[in-house]
Amino acid sequence: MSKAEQTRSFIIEKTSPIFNMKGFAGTSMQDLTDATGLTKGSIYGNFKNKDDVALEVFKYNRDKMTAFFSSEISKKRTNREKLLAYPELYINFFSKIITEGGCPIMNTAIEADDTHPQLKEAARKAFINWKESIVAIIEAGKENNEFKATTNAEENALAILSLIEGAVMITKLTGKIDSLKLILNTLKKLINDL
Amino acid sequence: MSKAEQTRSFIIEKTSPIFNMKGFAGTSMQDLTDATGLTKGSIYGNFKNKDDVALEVFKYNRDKMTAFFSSEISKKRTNREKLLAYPELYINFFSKIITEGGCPIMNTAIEADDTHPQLKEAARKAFINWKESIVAIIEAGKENNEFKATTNAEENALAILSLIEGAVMITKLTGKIDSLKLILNTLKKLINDL
Amino acid sequence: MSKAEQTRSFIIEKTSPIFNMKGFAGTSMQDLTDATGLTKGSIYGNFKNKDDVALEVFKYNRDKMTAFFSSEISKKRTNREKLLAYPELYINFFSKIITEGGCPIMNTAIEADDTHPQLKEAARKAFINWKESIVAIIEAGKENNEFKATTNAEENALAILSLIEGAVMITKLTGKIDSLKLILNTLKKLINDL
Amino acid sequence: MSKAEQTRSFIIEKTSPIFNMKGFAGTSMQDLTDATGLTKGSIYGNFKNKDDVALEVFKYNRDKMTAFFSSEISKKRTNREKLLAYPELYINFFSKIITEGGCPIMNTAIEADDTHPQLKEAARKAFINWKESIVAIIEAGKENNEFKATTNAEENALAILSLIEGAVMITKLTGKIDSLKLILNTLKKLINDL
DNA sequence: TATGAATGAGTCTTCATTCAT
DNA sequence: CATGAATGAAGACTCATTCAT
Repeated sequence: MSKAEQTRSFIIEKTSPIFNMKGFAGTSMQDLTDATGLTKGSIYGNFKNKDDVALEVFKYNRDKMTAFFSSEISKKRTNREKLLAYPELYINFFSKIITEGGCPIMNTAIEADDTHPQLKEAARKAFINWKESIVAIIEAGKENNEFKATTNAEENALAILSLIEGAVMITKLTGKIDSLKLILNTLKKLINDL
Repeated sequence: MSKAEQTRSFIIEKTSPIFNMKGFAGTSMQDLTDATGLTKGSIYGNFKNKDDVALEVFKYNRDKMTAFFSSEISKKRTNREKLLAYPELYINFFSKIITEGGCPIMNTAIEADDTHPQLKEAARKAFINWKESIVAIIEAGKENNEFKATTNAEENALAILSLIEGAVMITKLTGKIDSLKLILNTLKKLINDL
Repeated sequence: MSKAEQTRSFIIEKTSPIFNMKGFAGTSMQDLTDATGLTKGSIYGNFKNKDDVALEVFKYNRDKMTAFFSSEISKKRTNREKLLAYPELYINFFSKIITEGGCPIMNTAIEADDTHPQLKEAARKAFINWKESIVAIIEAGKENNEFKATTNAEENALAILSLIEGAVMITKLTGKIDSLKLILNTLKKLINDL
Repeated sequence: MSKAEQTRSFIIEKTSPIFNMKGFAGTSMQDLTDATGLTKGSIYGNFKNKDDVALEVFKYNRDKMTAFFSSEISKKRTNREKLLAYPELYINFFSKIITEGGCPIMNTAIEADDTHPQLKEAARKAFINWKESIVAIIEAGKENNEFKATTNAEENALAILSLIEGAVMITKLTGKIDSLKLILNTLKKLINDL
């Protein structure tokens, strides 16, 4: 990894939680220099502009999430166990939700409207991919008779993601781990009913 | 209604969708003057500051939502029908979700973190009240044997809200009415299973 | 006194200490409405503008001072006693200097530069008149052999005023009554030496 | 001297007479950019805010005054000559008083009341130090029998400063060099009488 | 005459961005 | 590559003033 690549990575890692907490509009270049200890010039030497940093931060978060879930899910044998990995894992995210500001994909989705189409598009694609990965697991489960033949893969994938994202938002809002536990409990039942 | 009250209402109504679309940080006073045709001085004559406008806009949205759902739900006889009003009604919100920017409560919740504690607290309270109103319906349904005695009111209320909020977010992100329909379908099933 | 004259007087009396404490530039119309309980419209109904209020406040202070000193001085028989009235009286002004912000003539003089020539001119004239009144007392004292024939009236009048104004400023700055006492003591000696 | 230090000094020097003439409240950031030819951003890059500029300008004036008088006074042999340096030197300040707006210490003292406590405190300290330096000269003069043993150092130091500051104010107000000359003449006599 | 509401120029300050060094 | 310094547009907010009622 070249010096430049190292610096880019460094900036992305250090500023990721800030963008997630304050949002794009709420995060200033000053916030970024404060978080990294670097100068503005240095950040502009490594990124085209603030949008560019935000986009790379988004990709970084997306890739980290993807890698983490892929890895955890690949450890599971059955497709039901694969899906059940989500409620199992999310229960441990409580403190991260509170301190790092919720789900980066949804936060980006909600803020990045007409003003930042590139970011919104990235969030949209990331979400679609996530959903497709769940659809694929459900389809595989139907294929090998783990799940009912009547199960609608698309509908259930969306319901799973809805419960996950809803749980994260509600947890962030109420600050209570009980909310998270109860919603993930419903999610578990839904998966066990497939 | 005094002139001042009229102007306040006018400002709130006109700027409500802007705050909802762009967020608090992303909305400038200039946006507010553009939307209302009024001058900055006039807005500051009617509100203490930008926070104050945002807070009143939030209350306005919250009250409008509450009034609408209360009214619709009161038309239904059984508790199950009351809950089913949500999936029924939300299906008609598709275009509003797209043009007005999602759920005002959740949008506020997600953005208004440490920077705007008053707004966050208002969002938190609004959410809790909403949840409690659903808990009450479920409890009433258990009372008169509409719902199973084993139904956990808190858990199911949170699941219902999670699916609603998840549906709104996902719809906003994907822009597809099908996502909305499918998630609301899951919601319907969940309510029918109570 | 007509209603209008009453309101004008009311405004002048209530806002006088504010102008003296905060200065012309530092005093806002809002300060004036706060101090009077009146509306901006009302103040503008009685005065042409902020400059006009300031000018009338200045005249009010000047006339109050002039009337007070004239009255006190007229009670004294000899010219030396008349001059000694100043150190005698100023010693009682300590708390007023602190709470009402020093000498209105000098405060006006110092702030009202090129920006407010009318105010400055009023302050200049008030000062000249004050000085002339002291010159007149000294000349009268020379005439009737109370004071030395060699006494320079102009020089001593200026010295007397310099010590008075210096004392006020220094007292305002240090907040200590001892400064006031010591300087007025020097003033007493100077008068006794005439 | 770094670029930043150069710019800071440049800003301070260029804006010093403006603050002295117009006062803190009467001086706008626009005045500062006009006087320096720099942009607002540049001034804010070098100073925290307007208060900060004003404070540094005050310190600059105070230090310049202190350095000048220290240097001039150190050239004199006797303590009486040291004190007499003041009336000697002030006579040359006439045009500066007119064009640069009087004594920076007193101007600051008079305006910076409750609104700017930091500035007021700086002015108070500067004044006290000045007074103490004069007290020290008088005490030294008493020690070596230049001055009468009965001379009250504190009282005379205050009288000297009162005459100086009074002279400056009156000169600024009347615009006449004769006022200055006459008051400084009284000051000379007072010093010769010590 | 007094009021409430509006105006718009002006306030201080921060923003993202650029560029010579 | 990185830095420090500068830019100028835009930010939120306050000002003195006006005017219909």
